Amino acid sequence: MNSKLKKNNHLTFNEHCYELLLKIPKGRVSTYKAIAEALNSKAYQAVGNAMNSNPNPVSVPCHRVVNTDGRLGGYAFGSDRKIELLTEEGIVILDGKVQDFKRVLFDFKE
DNA sequence: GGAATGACATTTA
DNA sequence: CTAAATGCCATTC
Repeated sequence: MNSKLKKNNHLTFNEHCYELLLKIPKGRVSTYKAIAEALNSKAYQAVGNAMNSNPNPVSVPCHRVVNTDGRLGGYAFGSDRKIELLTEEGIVILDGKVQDFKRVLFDFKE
């Protein structure tokens, strides 16, 4: 923690990620890369790390975030739980990978 | 202030 | 295509 060069951001990186996650409509998913890029950063891993803390597991649909390759990646509650949730939302998961990944992928630019 | 960690990404073999 | 190695960034210990 930089006590001197600390930014004036009241919201941490993870807070910004949540904002974007809330923008993701049901039945769609996003990638860590897209989120990081949307924040004008390349903290791909930092984004996932923010979810790892999982401060609000229900307020934020963290289960709608997957890897750029279309893989699920992981989930604090368990990968199986993530698959269940995504499947319930209408997303097809096969062998731990999202089918029609680019179709369900949500663009923050929209 | 510094080292360690992680739900990643990209490149190379 | 699969697997391993390297890099990257923010947060936490």
